[in-house]
Amino acid sequence: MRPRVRFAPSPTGPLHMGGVRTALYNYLFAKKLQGDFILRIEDTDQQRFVPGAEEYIIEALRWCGIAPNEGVGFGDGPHAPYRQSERKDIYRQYAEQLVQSGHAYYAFDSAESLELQRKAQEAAGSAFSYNSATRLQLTNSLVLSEADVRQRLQSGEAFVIRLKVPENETIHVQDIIRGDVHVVSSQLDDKVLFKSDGMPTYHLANVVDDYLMKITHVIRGEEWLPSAPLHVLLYRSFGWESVMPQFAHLPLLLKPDGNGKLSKRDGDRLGFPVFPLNWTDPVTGEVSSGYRERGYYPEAFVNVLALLGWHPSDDQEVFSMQELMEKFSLERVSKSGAKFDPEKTKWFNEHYLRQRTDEQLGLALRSLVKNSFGLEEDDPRMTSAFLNAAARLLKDRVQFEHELVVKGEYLFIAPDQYEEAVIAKRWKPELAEVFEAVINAYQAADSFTEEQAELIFKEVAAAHQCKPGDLLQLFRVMISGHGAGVHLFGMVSLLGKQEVIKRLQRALAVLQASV
RNA sequence: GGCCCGUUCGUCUAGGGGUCUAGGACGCGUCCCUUUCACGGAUGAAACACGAGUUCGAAUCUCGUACGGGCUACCA
Repeated sequence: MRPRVRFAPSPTGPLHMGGVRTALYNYLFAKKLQGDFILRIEDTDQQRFVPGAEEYIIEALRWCGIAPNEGVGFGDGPHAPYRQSERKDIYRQYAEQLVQSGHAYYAFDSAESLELQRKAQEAAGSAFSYNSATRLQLTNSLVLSEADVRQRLQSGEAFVIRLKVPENETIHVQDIIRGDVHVVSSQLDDKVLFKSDGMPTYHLANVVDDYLMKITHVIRGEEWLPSAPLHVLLYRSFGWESVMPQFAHLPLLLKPDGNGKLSKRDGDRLGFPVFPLNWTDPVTGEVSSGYRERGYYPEAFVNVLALLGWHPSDDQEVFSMQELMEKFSLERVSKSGAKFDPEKTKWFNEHYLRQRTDEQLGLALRSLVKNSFGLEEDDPRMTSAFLNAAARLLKDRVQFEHELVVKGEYLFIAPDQYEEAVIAKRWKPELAEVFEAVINAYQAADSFTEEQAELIFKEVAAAHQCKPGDLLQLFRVMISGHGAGVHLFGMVSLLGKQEVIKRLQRALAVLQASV
C-alpha cells in the first residue's frame, strides 16, 4: 500500500528547524515509497494564532525543497480543505458521535473551577486529574440527569466534550522507532476533545483528520509520545482501529550546550539561527534570523537536518535530496535526542559551496559586488570572465557566498592601507628601486598571464640579488593591503597589468612618504 | 511529584554476543603540500553512565541505580 503521511504544524509562529526536520522525514518517507505527503494546518487554537505564520511555513518548505503534493499552499487535493479552522463543522459531529456511543461526555465545569481543584490538590501534595476517579464528583453528563444536560445545552451554557477513558486497561502503542510502548489507562485523564469555543482540541482534530485523509503513518516529534495512547483510545472508540495509522515518534532536537529542547533563545545566545528563514514578529517587530538569510544553502541545511536523528549504516555524510529519498528509512532513526551542532552546519555549507562551479559563484559574486561596491554593469570587473576568475581564486577560502566580497574585496577595490606588521618586518627603503624595476618590467610585458607575471617578477628579483621570498609578501601587501590572501600571481594576472602597476606605484608612494 | 522515553569520543553517529586494542564525520592538535592564508593529504588526542545478572564470552541481552529529556492545559 502506498503510504500517506502528513506534516501538521500549528501556525503559532515561525517554523522551528525541528519542525522542518519532522516535515523532511515525512517527505523522505513518502517519496521513498512513492506515497503522498500532505501539509495540513492545525489552527484550532484561536488564541495562539499568529498572522503570517502559515505563509512562513509554506515558504520555508519551498526553500528546503520539501514539496507536499496535497495541502495548504501546494494545491488542494481530494480531502480539502486542509486547514482545520475550515473543517470546524466536521469535528463537532464526530465528538457528538462519541458521546452517543458512550465513549465521551459533556462536561460543564468551568476552567476556573477546575483550576481551583488543581491548586487545592497541589497544595495537598498530589495532582488533580479529571479521570475515572474524579469524574463522578464533577459537573458532567455522567452525573447530571438527561433532562438537566439537555436543558444546559439548550440554554447555551458553555461545555466541553471529554473522552471517557476506561478505568484500568493497558493501552499499547506500537511505535516504529520505539517498539511497544504501553501505559495503564488510569494514568490518562479524560482529555477535552471539543472545546467550549466550538473548536476541537489537537487530539480530536488530529485523529479525525488522519482518519478522513487516510493517513497511514503518523511521523511526529517525541513530545507527542505521551498522548499517543490517548490517540489509540480515540481510534478504538471510533471503531477505526483497523485503519489506525502506524506511529513513529522522532527524537527531539536539543540545545548545543547544556540540556533541554532547542529553542529560539539558544540561537540568540550562541549566534546561530533556529529558523529556516528570517521571521519578523508581527507584534514586537523583532527579527529572528534564518538560515537562508545567513547565507546557507538549502542543500546544506537539509543535509544537516537529515543527519540529526537518522543515519545510514555506511559512512556517507553528504546526501542530495534525491539520495536521501532513496536511503531514508524510519527503522534507522535513532531513539535519543540529538544536540544540534552549529559548526557542522557551516562545514556542510562550505562543502556545498566548493561544489558550485566558478560560473555559479561568479554569478553570485556579481550581485554581491554590485551591492557592496556599486560597480556599474559596464565595469570591466563586472564581466563574467573577471567575476568567474575571482570566484575561482576565492572559492577555497570561504564558507558562505557573502564572504566572497569580504575576503575578496581587494580584487575589486584598491587598498588604501597596508598591513602594518608586514610593512614593519619587510619594508626597507632600498627595496623601492626593486619594485620600480618590477613596474618597468611589467610595463614592457606583452603578456600578463599568471606564469608570465611570476616569471617577470622573479627575473627582476634575481637581477637585484633579492630572494623572491623576501619580496613576495611585501608585494602581496602592496597589491592587496593584506599579508595573506588568494594566490598571489593569480590575483596579479586577474587584476591586469595596468591595475597592478597603478597599485604598486601608489603603494610605493605611501611607503616612501611614511618613512 | 506522577507517567513515558532515552544514555557509545566535546558534538552527530557506526555498532544488533566473539571480526571492538570500538569505525566515520564535525571540531581540536601535529606534520606534509603551499616562499601567504586557505584548500587538500597524513596523523594524533578523544567514548561504550554506573552496578549486578545471563553467557565460555557483552558496547551489544535482562534487571536495578544514576543522569538527561518529554508530557502532565478547554496549547499544539
